[in-house]
Amino acid sequence: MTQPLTRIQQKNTTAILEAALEVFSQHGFRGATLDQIAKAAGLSKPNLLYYFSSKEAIHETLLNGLMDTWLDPLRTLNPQGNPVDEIKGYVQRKLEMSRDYPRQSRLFANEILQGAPRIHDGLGGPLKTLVDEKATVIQGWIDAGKIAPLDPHHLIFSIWAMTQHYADFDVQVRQVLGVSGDAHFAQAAEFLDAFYTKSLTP
Amino acid sequence: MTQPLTRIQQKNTTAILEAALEVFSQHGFRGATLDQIAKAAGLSKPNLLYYFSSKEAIHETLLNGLMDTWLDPLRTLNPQGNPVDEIKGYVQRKLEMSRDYPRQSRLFANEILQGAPRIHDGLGGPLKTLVDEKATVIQGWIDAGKIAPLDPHHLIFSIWAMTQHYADFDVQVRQVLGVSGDAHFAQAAEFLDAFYTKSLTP
Amino acid sequence: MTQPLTRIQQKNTTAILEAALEVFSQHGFRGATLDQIAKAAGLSKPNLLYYFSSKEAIHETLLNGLMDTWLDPLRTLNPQGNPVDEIKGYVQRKLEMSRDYPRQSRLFANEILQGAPRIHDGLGGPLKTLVDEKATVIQGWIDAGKIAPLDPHHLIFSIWAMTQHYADFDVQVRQVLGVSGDAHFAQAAEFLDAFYTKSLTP
Amino acid sequence: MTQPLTRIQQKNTTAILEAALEVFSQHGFRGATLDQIAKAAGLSKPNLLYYFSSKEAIHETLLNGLMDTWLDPLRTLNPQGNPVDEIKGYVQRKLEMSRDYPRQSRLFANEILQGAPRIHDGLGGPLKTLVDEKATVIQGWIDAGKIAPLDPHHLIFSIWAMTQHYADFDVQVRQVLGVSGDAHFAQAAEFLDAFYTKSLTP
DNA sequence: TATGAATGAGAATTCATTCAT
DNA sequence: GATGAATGAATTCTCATTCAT
Repeated sequence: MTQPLTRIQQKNTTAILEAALEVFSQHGFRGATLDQIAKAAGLSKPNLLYYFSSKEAIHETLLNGLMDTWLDPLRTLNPQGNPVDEIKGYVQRKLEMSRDYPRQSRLFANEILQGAPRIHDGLGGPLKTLVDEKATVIQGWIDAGKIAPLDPHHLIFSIWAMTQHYADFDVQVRQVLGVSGDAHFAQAAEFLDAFYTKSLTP
Repeated sequence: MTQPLTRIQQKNTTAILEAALEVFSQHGFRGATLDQIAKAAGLSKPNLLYYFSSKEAIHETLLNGLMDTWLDPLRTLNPQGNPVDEIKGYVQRKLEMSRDYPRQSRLFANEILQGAPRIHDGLGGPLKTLVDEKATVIQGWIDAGKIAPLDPHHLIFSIWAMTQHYADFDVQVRQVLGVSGDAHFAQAAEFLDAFYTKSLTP
Repeated sequence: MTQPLTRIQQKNTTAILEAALEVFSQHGFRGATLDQIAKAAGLSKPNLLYYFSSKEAIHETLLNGLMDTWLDPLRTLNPQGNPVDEIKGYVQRKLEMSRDYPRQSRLFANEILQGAPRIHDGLGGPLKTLVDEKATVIQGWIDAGKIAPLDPHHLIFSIWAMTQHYADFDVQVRQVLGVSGDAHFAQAAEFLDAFYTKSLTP
Repeated sequence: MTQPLTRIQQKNTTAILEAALEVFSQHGFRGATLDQIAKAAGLSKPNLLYYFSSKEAIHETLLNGLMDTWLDPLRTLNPQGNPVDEIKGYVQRKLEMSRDYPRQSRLFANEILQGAPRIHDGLGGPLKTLVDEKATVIQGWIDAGKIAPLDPHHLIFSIWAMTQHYADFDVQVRQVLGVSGDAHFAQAAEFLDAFYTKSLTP
């Protein structure tokens, strides 16, 4: 029986996950140390391990919690909606996530980059299932002549790639554009809107 | 005065860099160990450090050597060529690099993801210069009505994002598509061609 | 002034000692952890330390309580009884203890093996006194020609060694005999009876 | 291909095993620390791990090396020899081992006491085989009326128990006898000789 | 009494790097 | 050039014990 978390447990667990997100997303799993996380969470190292049994466990908790949230925007793609608008809406939601939750994006990217040793199965299972389902929807739209004929799977990849790029390659984007705030996200939004409008309209 | 490298030096240096590319690209800088690299290179650890003064030095050499090669495709974008074809050609060349040199792509992605601590300046300098220059070319094409009006910088980002995605997120792509060879790269090529044809044609 | 123990104190103290016996006898002092003991006793770790001030204290209590019980069979050696029967009776009682209280035997063996750091003095004091006393009795029997002339001290050692062997080396005995229950104790009893009958009878 | 050990390797490996024997036999596996072993071997802790991959590996090497030596005396039991002399010879050889190699005896005892987690299989295999073989020999002697009828397996156990007792329970023996040198081993030898002479002679 | 929370002092192991030959 | 040997500085994790309630 899982006990309900006490106030303190709640607070510390949250602090640890927040700290871990910060550290793991920046240094990767191996690059992160419990010292860094403990410091960022304002706890002692052993106290950290009182809440999570190992470094690995923290990472895993983070990744598990992430997967769902990460796929939410795709889930909301509505088969009954206006096809072009639906897709463009998805693009914008994903872009907002890159702007608002860049660390989550990088945590995920780090994991995939290293071969997804810890979530490999999840990719082939739940993720594939969801993507296949939505790809079928898109294919339906194509067959109905409502959007241009583009491979649905690769279309989805393109959305992931382009939106997550603004989180994962943030430093590069900023250096090349020579900007520092979040203003360029508006440009990106405009660009992507125009881009997908043009390429999807039959 | 730098001595010319002997045959054996040449051979070992190459072996080390090849091994380091393999290891760094898979595990990241911190995740990689000299032991792994030495083993992959067929050398002893001390011998490795005879050729490169430190782990850091190997990594740096790798990144430096990479930057140039990595930008070559963009450099060949020809202001005098047919705009749509030039851009589509660039896309294909980049995609081929993702297929043929995925480890280089991942090495680079790892570095950027972690905030580019080792090549930060390079991004704002040579890279920005080149991108700005090519963005101007593209803007010229837009102003001349030869391609659709899309923000040139973000257009370039889109190309990087979409093509490198096939290298950096390789595991995910394969799991979602349920494939194992390189066949999906042909699909990607076709998708990207259609995608950019549609969005760029005025 | 020591308060009489309440019902609950009595119960918990007993549970702790029982749990500690289980754990210490199997893993030794260093190998045992308070976590294991607490879990086995069904108490929380701090609560454990409410009853015993330290890990050491539990161990000590256990050893002290053991010493007395352990020597009881020897104490009952009756100078007025039939010599051979007395000794054989002692052997059987010790063997029964090995069968019925193997954990106690192992706890003791662990302690002695490691140099008896915690009961060293007890060995030279009360134990030596008792053994010397009984050795005198045996020597009396020998001098009276009632049993064969065998060094009394070593005779006692032999009894300890042979009977405790069935508890302390239990795993080995079982593996060699290829048995699992307690049936071999009957064989051992028979063997020892024959063995001592033969060697003691003048 | 196993390389032949260099002089230094030979020296350090030996020093480590000697140190480990000292420490493990006194404190048991869990109670021993690499620090203690390293100090006793005159090496740094990491250097220790340069020769053996883990604490466990040192322990295992020690136990494996021990098993053979430990059973040698039993192997030399000669079916063609004089039965009583053969057994008494075996007893004396075992007793000498307890005197000369008490640490090995205690290392072994520690392992068995804790359930033989690391050599469990060895007990049921090679050991059982050898014991069964020798038990058959002894049974043959009994059937031929050359020695008294005593269960051969338990007879062997008795020899192990009694001789090893002088190594494993050394502290206790010394405290009870009030001795410090090795003089009491002569008494033990005499006692055991008389003891087995009496009990074995038909 | 009882327990959730916290921690300092280890303990094993890893790893980049240096040393000696 | 090459490598066996060695190590200091981490790094993860354990554990007896204490604190606060």
